[in-house]
Amino acid sequence: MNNDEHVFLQKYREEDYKRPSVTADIVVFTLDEDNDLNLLLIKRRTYPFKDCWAVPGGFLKANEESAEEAAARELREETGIQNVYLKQLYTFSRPDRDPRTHVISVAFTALIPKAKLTITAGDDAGDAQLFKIKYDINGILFLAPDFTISEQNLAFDHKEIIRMALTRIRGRIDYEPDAFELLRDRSEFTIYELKRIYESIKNETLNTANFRKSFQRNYLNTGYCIDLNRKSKNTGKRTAELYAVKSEAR
Amino acid sequence: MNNDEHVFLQKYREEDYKRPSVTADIVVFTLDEDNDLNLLLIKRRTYPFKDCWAVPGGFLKANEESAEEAAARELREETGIQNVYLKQLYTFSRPDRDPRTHVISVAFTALIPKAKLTITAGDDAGDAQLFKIKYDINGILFLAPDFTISEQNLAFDHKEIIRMALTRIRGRIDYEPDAFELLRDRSEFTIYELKRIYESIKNETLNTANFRKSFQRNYLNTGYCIDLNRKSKNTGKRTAELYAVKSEAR
DNA sequence: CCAAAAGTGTTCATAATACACCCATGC
DNA sequence: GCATGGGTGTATTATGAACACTTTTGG
Repeated sequence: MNNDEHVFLQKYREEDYKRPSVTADIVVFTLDEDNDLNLLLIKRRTYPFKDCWAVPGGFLKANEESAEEAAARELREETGIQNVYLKQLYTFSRPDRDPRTHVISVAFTALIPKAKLTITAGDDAGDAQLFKIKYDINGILFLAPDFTISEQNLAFDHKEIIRMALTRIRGRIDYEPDAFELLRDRSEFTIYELKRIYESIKNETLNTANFRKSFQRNYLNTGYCIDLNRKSKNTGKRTAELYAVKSEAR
Repeated sequence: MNNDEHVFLQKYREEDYKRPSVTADIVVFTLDEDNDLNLLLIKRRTYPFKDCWAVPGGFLKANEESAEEAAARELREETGIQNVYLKQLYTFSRPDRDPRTHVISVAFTALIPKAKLTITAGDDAGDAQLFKIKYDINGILFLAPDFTISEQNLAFDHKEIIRMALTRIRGRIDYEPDAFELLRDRSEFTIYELKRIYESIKNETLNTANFRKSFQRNYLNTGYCIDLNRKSKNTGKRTAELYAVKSEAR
């Protein structure tokens, strides 16, 4: 860095530029006991959209963290969830998407096995809860055991964020190994556990023989997964062959 | 909006939150006379990275415009390019990616036919110029008629932005109709013009018969393109059948 | 007439999809 | 013993890649 540049940086005043706020929001998916796809929502304790449900997220700390780091921190603070693999989804930046001021949201998607999801509501947010995703004439509904939320009633533009996340995950599932992230145990699973994940995300029933073949081609023959040459009892009626994801690299 | 919420919004002080700056940057690709893939770069007139080359872009005006609008405006102001289809690429947000302060970049990709590219350098930026993209042991080089830039010498993290844009466009070309955006005339083109676009992006020679068949399956039979039932002279040696993109919707 | 661009047909391996059927086990 | 979850084989069709070949046209 030469001297001119040094002088310039000294003079630079941050206030010269009107800045938007930036948040990181996270769309968290998991599978419940029924193998249905679930979404994690949080009830907002503060204005704006007080008492509305929203995806977890919060303001990025400028000069301290990236959007990825902010997303990981907010998820931890609001729900207690840690060590998850976040994928950037899209950045939503309409000036009127937040009534307070211009708030730009960098949205992320996380796929988390239910076992890893011990939700503990944090300070900022209120209740954190999982909802089944149901399609309806009027759009998407989010079902809790005791009540239902319409996507129309979500805070901000979170309806669009969730819709984009669902579209993205459906589009990727057939050619990216996303499904493995939802396995209860990546180091010991059966083909049918994996099949159920695909079925939940695609929302359709798959053919057993064909699923097995494509698993062999795409994940066994490529070395992404390995056959453990062990059988697991008690999953269903018959013992099932066990497999493991080999590369921990994602 | 109830009264409580109104009072809250009144009290909200923007200064309570330290904000990052936000820019929109645009990776513009085109094809030159040799049907080589070209990238548009701009020589910076100001610090930081004065006299370095960078992709066009600039600060988003908070409370006024979205990142998409900022990208379109900056592209127009810096290069004179208008009415292009911008696709969001990724958001880069490392706190140290700009020496001034935390500057988050929402990056976009634009594919523009050369005919539409009448570059007129604007106020903010210096020269705007097209570069051939060349792969080298040391990484990617950008070739102008009279000089060469290494990706190592680009401003900010634009090396990573460009690399991601190249990866993305290569990955999408086989299953998204991106190539049509680079056609000189979407309402009158030959299969071989289209083939050359694919070859430039994939950086390999394609088989004529196979390309023709996949064009028929994916774009003629689906109704995305129509056969104009006319022949065009003078493109090469023999007259060629003309086609048109039917839907203007993208 | 001949090189280069435009266009066609045939083959082969692989992939997706459908369907019929067998095995093991808990109740 | 039979329903259910686990597992296999085979046939059909679609796709991708390779290759050999013909037609047209400007110079």
